[in-house]
Order: sequence, then structure tokens, then C-alpha cells
Amino acid sequence: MIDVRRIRSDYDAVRASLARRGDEGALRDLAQVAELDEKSRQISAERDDLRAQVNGLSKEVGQLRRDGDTAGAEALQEQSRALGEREREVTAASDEIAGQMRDLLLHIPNLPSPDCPDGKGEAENVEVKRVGAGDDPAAWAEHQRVPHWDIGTELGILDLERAVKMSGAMFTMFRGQGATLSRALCQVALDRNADAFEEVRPPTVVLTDTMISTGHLPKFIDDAYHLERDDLWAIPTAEVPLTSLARDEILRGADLPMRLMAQTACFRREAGSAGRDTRGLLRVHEFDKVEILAYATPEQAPALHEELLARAEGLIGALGLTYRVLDLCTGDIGNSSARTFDIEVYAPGVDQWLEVSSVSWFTDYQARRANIRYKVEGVKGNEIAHTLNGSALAVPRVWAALVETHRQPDGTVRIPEILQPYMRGATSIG
RNA sequence: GGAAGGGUGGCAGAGCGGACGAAUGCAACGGUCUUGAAAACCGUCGAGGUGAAAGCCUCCGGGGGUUCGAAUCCCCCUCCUUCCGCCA
Repeated sequence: MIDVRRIRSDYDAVRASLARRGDEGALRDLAQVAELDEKSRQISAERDDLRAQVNGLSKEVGQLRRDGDTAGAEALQEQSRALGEREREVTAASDEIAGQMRDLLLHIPNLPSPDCPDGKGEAENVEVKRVGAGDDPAAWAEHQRVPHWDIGTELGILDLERAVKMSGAMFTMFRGQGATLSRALCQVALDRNADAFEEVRPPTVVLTDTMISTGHLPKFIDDAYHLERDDLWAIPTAEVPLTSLARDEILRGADLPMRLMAQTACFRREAGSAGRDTRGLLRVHEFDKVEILAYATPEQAPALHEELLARAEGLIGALGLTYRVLDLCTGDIGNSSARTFDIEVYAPGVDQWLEVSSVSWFTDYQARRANIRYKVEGVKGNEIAHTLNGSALAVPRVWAALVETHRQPDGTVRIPEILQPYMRGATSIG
């Protein structure tokens, strides 16, 4: 959520910044917020004044009653009653406006960072780095041009048909060494970041407020699984519970940056993408992911953003995959993000770049929603924290790229060295 | 799922219709004393909104109600503790 005070005091700059996203609706909402804010302050001043009068009269009533002046007290009560009625009306109007404002603010996306490249959409993302052969056709052999669903079936490590029998389309099941590989990927991701990140095992199902804090609600309600009976939500990423870990808390400045990581299942309805990438593991409703996240001061945030990216990238590289890093443009960054780098791996079997990690800096947007503050020793007041996070490893697409990339001419899949200890020493599948 | 008790400032804990944003203790901060520290003593000491400021308003788990006036009374919800039930 954007700071209302900033909208008030620096409207043109906020508007210009938001305009870079190319989202007309957001600009309309912003204008409306500014208008409502004006009204809101006026009306709440009126309300406060009425309350002050009622409070004052009530004190006098108390005094008169103690003094035994019943008639005088009753006269004042009469006055106070009339003011009270008016106060109730004004309060109702004020609450109405405050509610509208909050609703609009929750829908307005974050302001992009000045460093975020301009652009209308995906096509204008900036490739900042490429490691390995990429999608150069000359670099890939025939035996690597087999889609992972065929490899999986052939080796008995992927059982999509039965997953669909159990849970419907876009659910998956790994078997045997395929399941072990999935677990190994998560395990290595956790172990590689254990030097600086506290491992957390949060709940996978959360309250509405928890989903609002990260920005997944109310705007993206159609993307989330909801358990109606208990009014709980299945998390789309560990970012959701990890961000709420410090919700409504005041952190100690000395404890920042605070780094957390978690492996969880992630649930996505993929409502807007019906029919796209429906084969194999490219787009699924449930998957495992290791997320790394940090709470920071504004000063610490840029360096942490780089650190998270470096960590995510390091693992992809260590798995022997070819990848590129994209600096997402203003038209493509997520709603809550101010700046995002995506890591995409090239999967030769399906001949596609696959997004496997998204590393974002949310400035104070999520922290303001979640009311996460920090206090610096000796400094008066509390500051809103910054949040950042990224996928250290998301299983399905990495699994897919890995089996395609490391498929040998004989049809077996070579296991990268760093995974072997996590695969009970196995050096290949099949 | 059933029953009982409870949720008050950083912590502990009083208050149970009016002078309560809240006693008291601990912790913290500033000072006196001291070569320094401890102790002792004096003082400060929750958060948010609005305003140039004085001030005013809001917050005693959350929401609603009664009242001129609610931390205090009533209703609903939620969480915690204990007991019972069920259970990996």
C-alpha cells in the first residue's frame, strides 16, 4: 500500500511514478484516493470536534452529579445527547469514506523503483545476463530434444496420468527417483542458504489478513484456493506466511536484515491461464518451492536484493543449467513489487525459456499493509520496514529443465554432482 | 466438540460506570553522587491520527450495543489456560 501522506504531499511525483506501469485504472484510483483523503480529513476533524464537546460535557455532568446538582446535570445531558446523535451521523460518514479509501489503496500497485526499466509488457524486459549456451540450436543434441513428460514416463519418475485421476488436471506426481530428485532439489536449496537464513516451516494454510499483507488479496482473489468452511487460504508461496511472521510487530533495528527461508507446497489456481502450458510440469496447481526472504531497512534493501538474486542464480548455475536474468520492466513487474529480476532457464526438450525464480524488492508496500516496523536504538519513533524475497528453487520447472538438459544419448539422466549426496549417491537416473 | 477461567502499557499486575491513557513493581532512558561501576535518590518513560503550534481525537484481544459518560455493564467473535472428549 502506498503511503497516503505521500499521495497528499507529493501527488504529482506519485502519479508520475505509478504512470510508468501503464495501468490506467490505478491512476484513476489514485486520483480518487486523493479526493477522498481531502474529504476524510475534513470530516474527521468535524467528528473529533463533536467528540471533544461530548467528552467535555460528560465530565461536567459527572462533576455536577457529585455536587448534587441533578437538574443542572440533566440539562447538560440533554445537550450532550443531541451532540451525540450528530456525532454518530458524522462518524458513519467518516467510516464510509475511510473504508472506500482503504479499499482503493489495497488495489493500487506499488510504485516502481526509479531503476526499474520502462516498458509496456513482457517483451520489453531487459536481459541483463546470460550464462551457458542458452537457446542456441547448435548447442543442443538430438537426445536432449525430448520433452520432460516423455523422459519422465520412459524412466518411470513422473506419473501425470494418475495425478490427474486423484486431483484433476494440472496436478502432478513424482515417483521413485523423480520424487527423490524433487526432494533433493529443495534440500540442496535449503542447505546452500543455511549460512545466513533461518529455516522456517510455516503453516501452508492462512487467514485472510495474511494474504492481504503480501498483496495477494483482495486483487488476485481468483488465483487463490480458498477453504470456504474455515475461511482459510492455501498459500501460493511461502512469501505469504513468512511476510506475516513479523506482522504487527516492531523489529529491533539491530536485528535487520532478518533473513528467513522456507520450503513449502505452493498452490495456484492458474485461473487466467487456462489452456496455456498444460502439458507436463510447466504450469501446475501445486508445487514445492524453497523461498528466501528478508526484512530490511531501506538502506540495506538494494544490497540484499542483489544478494538474493546471486543466491538464486548460484544454485541454478550449480545444477548445470543454462539461464538468463531479466530485469523486469514497469509493465511486467508484479503488483506489490518495485523491482524484480527473473531467472529463466532454457529447457531444450520443450525449447522454451522457463521462469524459475522471481526476486523482488517490495520497498515498504507489503510492510505497510502488514504493519511491520522497526525501531533504531536511540532514535525516536518507528520506521516501516522493507521486504524482499525470491525463489531459491521452485521444483517443477527446474526438474523439467534438469532432466532435459542432462539426458544422455542412452536415455538416462545424469545427476549433477551437487545433488548426488542428496540422491543417496546415485549418479544417474535410469 | 463440551465446560470453566482469562486476554490491560516492553514485562508483571491493579482497576470492574465519572477526576483512568490507566495504580504499583520490574525493565529502559536522563541526571545527582562516585576515579569508574553498583547501590541510593530525583526526573522521564505506550502507540496512532490531525494540526504551524497549543491542543484535540482514537486505542485496555476484535466487532456491535446500553449510557450524557465504558477498560469497567450486555451480545457476538477470536485467542490463551485448565478439565473432559477425540486423535497423527
